[in-house]
Amino acid sequence: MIKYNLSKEDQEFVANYNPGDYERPSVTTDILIFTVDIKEGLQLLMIKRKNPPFRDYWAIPGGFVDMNEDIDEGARRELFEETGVKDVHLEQLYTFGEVGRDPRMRVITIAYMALVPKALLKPIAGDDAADAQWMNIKFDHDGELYFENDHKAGVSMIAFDHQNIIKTAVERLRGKLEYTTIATNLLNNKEKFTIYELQKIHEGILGHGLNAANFRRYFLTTYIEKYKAEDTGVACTQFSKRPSHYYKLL
Amino acid sequence: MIKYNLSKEDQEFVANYNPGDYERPSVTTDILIFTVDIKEGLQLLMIKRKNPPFRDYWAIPGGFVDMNEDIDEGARRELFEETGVKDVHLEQLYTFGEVGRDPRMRVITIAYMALVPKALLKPIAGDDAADAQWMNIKFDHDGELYFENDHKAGVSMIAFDHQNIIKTAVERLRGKLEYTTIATNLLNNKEKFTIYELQKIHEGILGHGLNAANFRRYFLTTYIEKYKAEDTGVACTQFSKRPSHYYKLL
DNA sequence: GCAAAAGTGTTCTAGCTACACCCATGC
DNA sequence: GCATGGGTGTAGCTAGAACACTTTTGC
Repeated sequence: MIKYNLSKEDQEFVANYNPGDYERPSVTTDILIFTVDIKEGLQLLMIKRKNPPFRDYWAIPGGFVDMNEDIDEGARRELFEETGVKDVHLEQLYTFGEVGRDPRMRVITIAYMALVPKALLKPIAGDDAADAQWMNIKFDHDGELYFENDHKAGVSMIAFDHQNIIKTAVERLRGKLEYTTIATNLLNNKEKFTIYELQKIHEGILGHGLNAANFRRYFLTTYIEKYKAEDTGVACTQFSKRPSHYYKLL
Repeated sequence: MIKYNLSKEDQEFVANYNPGDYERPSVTTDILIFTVDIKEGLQLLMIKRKNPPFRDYWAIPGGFVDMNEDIDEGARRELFEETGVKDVHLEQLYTFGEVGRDPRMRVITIAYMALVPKALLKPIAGDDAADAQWMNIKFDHDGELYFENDHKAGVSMIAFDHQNIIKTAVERLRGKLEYTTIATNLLNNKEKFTIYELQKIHEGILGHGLNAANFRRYFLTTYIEKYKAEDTGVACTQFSKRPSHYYKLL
């Protein structure tokens, strides 16, 4: 919410302002809720549509912008409604506003991207009746992405232009891996994590494996020196037989 | 414009769809029209508001989204109306949708960024009565940006939240300099330009000078090897006494 | 012993930075 | 001669990729 110190003239003008009744587009915020499962890789929360259009297709959750809330707030509310989590990384992705992208009416969609640590999420009931599912995002040999859900192998049908939105999001995510510490937002515990876990998050987002020796050095320079991560000295045997160290972010 | 191959069910559903009459926000596209003047550096086209609110403040040009045009199209139309140019670089920047950012009513603004070569632009009449002006974007010693127009020194007053939008745009522009060839969109002639010109464009965007020897090598590797620029062999004496070479992009 | 992650060392390359220096030209 | 941009050479630093190797543990 923005408040200006308006001049007298402006205050008066605004008080008497008549917005007119021209036609306006509908505006929605859609949230791409990503997580990385250490085994499964990158996952996206999608919803199976129960009504036309695109009945039984998978779609990104979203909802209309409320007139009295900031779009960022709306996105956060949407995220909370879907997952019950609040304090996670959320950023605006891109705005999609082509005519005809919703066959019902003119809709402009402001897409947001949320990064939710796997452990914060309550599992979704595994039956086909559930409308919300974690979709595995996979990449073929050309780097093209496709979708799998746990129950049916093969490509799932994506509603509207959401395939395109997802591609945009994955590209952004991969891009930001290189020059930010965005991946840390997917750590289950920022106060207690191993290099191995962070590597798996990177690998999940990139869609391919990384050299452990080099990733280790990358972590030590980039995170420790630049972003002040710290070795806690505490041993971890969760992922290997030989104990490793837990690190924490400051 | 997107067209789907809808199922029979969907076609029928859409034909009978009633959108309801809930309240919708106004949506505008604003265009940040950047150019780089080889002498002045980075410039932005701004408009002096003639009416309240923020009368006499400077604002980014923009307009309402037409119900029958894509938002990208709308932005391009807006750009054409302001400058008369069409085939220039235009990309979506970010969407601003805080409550209260326009004191009159709820407005969601999709900001676009256009890069227009200086030579394509017809000069704006230099008198104070003109409502459109090229604002010089300058940077103080802390890297903070401020605005100058040709006539009045010092900081100009910026309407709405447009100061914030401009900052976002300049950051994006600088970021993209590093990993794209976005700067070439500001060349007056992509078929005939010198390294010096391109350097001046980079410097204008960055707000500081660059080492000519290093920029030269950067150009030769990045542009020639990766993006297939080519030495035309033609001599240029526009910028220096000693002739340099014109290059062209392929 | 085997497997698998943890961790160290080395080498090669590519890119950027700083800086020194010469060249060609107009004035 | 001098100023200015054009252009070359070089040395140092850093990050990344590839790869070989040892270590520590559970099984």
